[in-house]
Amino acid sequence: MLKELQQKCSKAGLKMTGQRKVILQVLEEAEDHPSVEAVYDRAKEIDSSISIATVYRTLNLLDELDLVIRHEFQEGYSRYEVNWDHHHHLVDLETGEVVEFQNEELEKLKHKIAEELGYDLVDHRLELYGKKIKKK
Amino acid sequence: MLKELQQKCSKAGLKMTGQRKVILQVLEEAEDHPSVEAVYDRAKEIDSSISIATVYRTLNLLDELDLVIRHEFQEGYSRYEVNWDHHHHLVDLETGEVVEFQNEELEKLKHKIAEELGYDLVDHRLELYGKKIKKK
DNA sequence: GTAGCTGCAAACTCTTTGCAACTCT
DNA sequence: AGAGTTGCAAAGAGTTTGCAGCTAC
Repeated sequence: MLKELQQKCSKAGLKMTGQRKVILQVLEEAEDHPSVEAVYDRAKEIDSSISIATVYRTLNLLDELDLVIRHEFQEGYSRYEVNWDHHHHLVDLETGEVVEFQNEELEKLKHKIAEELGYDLVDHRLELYGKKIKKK
Repeated sequence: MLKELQQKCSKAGLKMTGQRKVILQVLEEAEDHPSVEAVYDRAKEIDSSISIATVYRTLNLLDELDLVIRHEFQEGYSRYEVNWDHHHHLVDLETGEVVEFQNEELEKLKHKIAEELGYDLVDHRLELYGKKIKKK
């Protein structure tokens, strides 16, 4: 599915500069939820002339286009991931590892709750923070 | 229930200085989820000599003691509320108003999901973002 | 050709911290 | 008395922005 992000960006009217291609590639290949700094470091390995300002600007654009999701896992900075499919996160408090999950029951419940409060659900955020259960 | 926070702080070994009393009072009386700046402004109305550094330090202490909950509603800064009872938030995207709610079904579901992933749930975060349903 | 994009460095916002003075207990 | 707390100002982290030059379309 490489290049899919590029197509969406072009369609949105963004110019496909060399820097943007690199940043999009980094995001598409990421299997984690990289910080701006991490995206910057990985992008620099491909094109060392990229500046962090461009990374910030690009990520903000992608966020506005909803091509990317910005997370703030209570760390004081943002982390990003491509907005492929809808899921939630469980953060391992001991390792920082982020586990993704989906749950249909939860989706229904969210809408039901919002509706009961008199609202149309536009967006939401659910994060679980836990510790791995130790086997004996 | 005024003064309850003060008692908990004393019990935790914190000195009850004039500044802390003022900040605790502001938090107890708040019916919203004030930012640090907002707490500072309200505190200054009671004692204009309070510095924002003290507000930051006090809120961090209260957060460590779990007497207060720190929120980061994707705004780029923190907002606080006294940790009275457990609930979640629905943020009105049009007005910024924050509606609180509780839902037993949701509590159970959270634990079930974490367990299925092999985790003990330590903490979590759920926020809904919506728009008020217009009546005709 | 030109609107949009970039790198650089400076600026900005939110938050933390070193220090000397002060204050609860 | 003494450990903890404070205000101030400076520093720190993360992020944004003005500008002159560059580039995709």
